[in-house]
Amino acid sequence: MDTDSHVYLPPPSYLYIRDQKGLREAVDALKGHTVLAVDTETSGLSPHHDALFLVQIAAGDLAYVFDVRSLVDLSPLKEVLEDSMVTKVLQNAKFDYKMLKQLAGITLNNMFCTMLAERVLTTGITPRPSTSLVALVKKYLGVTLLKEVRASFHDKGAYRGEFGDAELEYAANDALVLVPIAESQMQELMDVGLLPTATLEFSTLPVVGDMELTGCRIDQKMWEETIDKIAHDREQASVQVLKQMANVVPQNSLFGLPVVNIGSHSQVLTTLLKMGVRESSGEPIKDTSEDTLSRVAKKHSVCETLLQYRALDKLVSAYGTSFLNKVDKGTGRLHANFNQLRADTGRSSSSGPNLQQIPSFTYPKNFDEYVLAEGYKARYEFTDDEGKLKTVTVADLRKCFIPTEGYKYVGADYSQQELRVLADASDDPIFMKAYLNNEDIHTNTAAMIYDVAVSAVTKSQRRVAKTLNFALIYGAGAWKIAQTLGIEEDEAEKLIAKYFRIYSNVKAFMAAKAAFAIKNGYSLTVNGRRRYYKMPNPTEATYKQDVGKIKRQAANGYIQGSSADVTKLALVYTHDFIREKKLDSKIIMVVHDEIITETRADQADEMARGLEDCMVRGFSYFFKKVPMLVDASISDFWTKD
DNA sequence: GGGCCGAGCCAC
DNA sequence: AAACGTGGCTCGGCCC
Repeated sequence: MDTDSHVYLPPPSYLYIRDQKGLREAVDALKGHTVLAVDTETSGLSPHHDALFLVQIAAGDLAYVFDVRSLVDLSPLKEVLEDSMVTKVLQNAKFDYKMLKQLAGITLNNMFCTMLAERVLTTGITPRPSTSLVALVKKYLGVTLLKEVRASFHDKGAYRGEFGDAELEYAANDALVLVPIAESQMQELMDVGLLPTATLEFSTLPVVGDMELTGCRIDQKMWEETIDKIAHDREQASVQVLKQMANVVPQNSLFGLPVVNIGSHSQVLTTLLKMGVRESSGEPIKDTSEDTLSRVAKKHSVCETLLQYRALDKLVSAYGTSFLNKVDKGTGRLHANFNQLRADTGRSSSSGPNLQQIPSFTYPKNFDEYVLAEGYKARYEFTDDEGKLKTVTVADLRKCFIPTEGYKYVGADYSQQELRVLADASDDPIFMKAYLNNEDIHTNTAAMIYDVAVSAVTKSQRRVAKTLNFALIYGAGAWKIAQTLGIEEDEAEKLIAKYFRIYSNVKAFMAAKAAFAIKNGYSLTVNGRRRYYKMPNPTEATYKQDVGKIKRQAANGYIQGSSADVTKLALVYTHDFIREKKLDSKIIMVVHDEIITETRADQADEMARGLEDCMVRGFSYFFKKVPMLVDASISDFWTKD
């Protein structure tokens, strides 16, 4: 039995505009409206390779469907679409923003994105509610958009013929439904205090759109050479691993190497167990994770080699051919996606490829300990612990990200963004004093934990303090701290106790955030951003774990989420700065606490000062007590500092 | 052969 | 008894 009764949208009122005269009249009719819905229909998803077919603009109950293919000059549309007094309502506004900017030279402003608004309203709800137009129409208007007709429209590919009535009607409806949805969302946003969050997201939207349009340039030759070298070393590591396994597994007669897939965790585990790999306790190992293998690597050298292989394999598989294939053939640049509100904390994410996870280490990982890197890659000689002379390949993929000739990367990251957020928000006098006096926070922490003078803090004491500072904002317990530092659990317990005796306000702050979330079912950031939690059932066996997890998420959520608020505001300030100063500069990347621009060389200094100022202001807007440090760098490639 | 998922590992 | 937050990508292994 079909219990799903649908109410469908009535046929829309719309005007199909195919000539300049019609366009002129339509624009004049649209003037005076303070809210317009906007949608586009295109031949595909790429602003660099696909075509714009239709632009739909709805005012009240009437939609105008502009057939871009038969309009020579779209500039009259700017009179309404670029008018900052007019609110433009769009679903997934970033898409239309990019298409209109790239293919029609129209730069939308003052946007209300129904998709982002929905995400803001429902962050954390499980399962994650759909933010598709179909879902929103159903939720807010109680009616069903016919997917089939919409799909037929979008499946036209490089369609150049006439659009049928059904297609035009649905194109019109896609715009007509938006304002009523936005009005409902607006009411909800105001009711729950989420308007500042939505506003910040809407302001960030064109920044992210421009970033995606711009993309970034890769030195492909350098990249390939780097990967080739790593692949060569990977093969050597793989042969070495297989040789070490040769005694316990069947061998391939031709090469005398074992028949085991080194990439298969289950096969590797089985093999290692056959080889007698044990924990120091004598227990057989349970998995082949990095943690496990590094624990037993001293005793079982095959594990050491395997770890080397893994690191190399990760680099080759994730950053080899598949990565370079993502460079756009037309623009010659890498146009990654940035999802500005993917994480439930409010953080952005990146995909296709993920530019927020490009390795930041030189290969081999401990290279910095031996040589100060000079150039992007080379073979270097060094002396190992036993005094033997060895050669290593040095690779740094970030250095393959390069600006166009005549341009520089001007980039900056926040100095300890999350810890400063914590210091300010917790009002912890000790924590804040360290930052106010511009002291090294980790050294300071170490001095107090070990009861020694700041000048007497050893490297290892500072390392412990640094671990504590970071681990505790994630809510790590004694067990995890002990694991990380390689110490006994009771010792870790003492360190944590001492830490929270010193930073007592931090402890109280974290506890308060946790308690708030358990009481209210959501946590908040400094900008009022919400993250909802599924409240655990007290009768469930996992109740205690679930509550513990929410407490950690809520405390961390404030810190991570507020940091995301800070970075987004900084992005908006920076975007505005570039526009106001009319600089030849583009924001090309954001990696949580880092912003990188590609700037014409002669303007790099001005951009650097401006970027620092924008980022500091982004932080200080929310956090007034603790000072922020931002030190911009100007360079010919993506640097770590 | 495609979809899904967990393991493992990259980033902050 | 559990045990550190947020993501995305690739792989093997499993399913249909």
